[in-house]
Amino acid sequence: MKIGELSQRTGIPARMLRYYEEQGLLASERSANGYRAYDEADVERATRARGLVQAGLSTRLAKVVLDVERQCALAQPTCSRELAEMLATELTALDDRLACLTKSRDAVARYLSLTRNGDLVRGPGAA
Amino acid sequence: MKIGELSQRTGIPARMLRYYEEQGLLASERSANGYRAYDEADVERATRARGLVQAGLSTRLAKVVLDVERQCALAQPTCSRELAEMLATELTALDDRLACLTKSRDAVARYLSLTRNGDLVRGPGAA
DNA sequence: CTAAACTTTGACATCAATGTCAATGTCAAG
DNA sequence: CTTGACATTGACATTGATGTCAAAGTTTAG
Repeated sequence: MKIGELSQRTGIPARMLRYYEEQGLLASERSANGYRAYDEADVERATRARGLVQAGLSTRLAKVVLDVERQCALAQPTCSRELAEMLATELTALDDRLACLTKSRDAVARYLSLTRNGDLVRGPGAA
Repeated sequence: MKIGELSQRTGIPARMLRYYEEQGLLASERSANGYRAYDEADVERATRARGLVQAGLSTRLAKVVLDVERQCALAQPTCSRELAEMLATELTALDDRLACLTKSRDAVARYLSLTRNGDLVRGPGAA
């Protein structure tokens, strides 16, 4: 599919898809005419890239994380101790973020319940 | 305590503490000399404000969330249906973020294990 | 008292993410 | 072939979070 369709299906502005590509978060083939060509899997890839950036990761870090995710699929991934230490640091940062967001998420859900608007809450997550 | 101490104890630049105050995320008393005066509880408040902002919430939204958290402590909080609907929307956005971050967190942890750097992983969260 | 360290406010700079526009090329429909 | 919708690149503007600096008052150590 072309960039316009991917944009519609993901809700991500085409401008951002190109930007993410420029930052190495998202790859794309090129058709003979120079148009970017995406496949089904790119819908999720783009969505994840966007999700990480919206979760406060810099595009630089998001790229590292996405690369790691891909590597996880490989049989025996390897990495330098240095990279491992960097990842370990980021891992605790991710845990901090998760703890913080979870707390707020629960507070918002509780608030909606307390204010008799619990019917608006239906997603996942603890009550 | 004064802003310098709060800054050191939270690791948040004084500049940001003032900024968060300006944006309504953090309140402060004023001593006779005009200096901001914080108490113990502000250490956590400031930390949470920063955490939310680093988790990708705008200061505008972070303020709303923090306000909601405080209201949760009240006996019978009330709110307009309109606000409730906005919060419900943000709630799903928070859940999306959580899902996205959790996925990456787990991928990074798994990667560290696979690369025989599992010893660097020690925080919370699923393996 | 004095100098160093801290605080206040306010202005200005920076950086990353994002929006917007322009000039140009491609493609599909009529 | 022509028109309209879509793509490409590149430039420029905006916005929010931060850094940095300056001028001026305050506090504290010596």
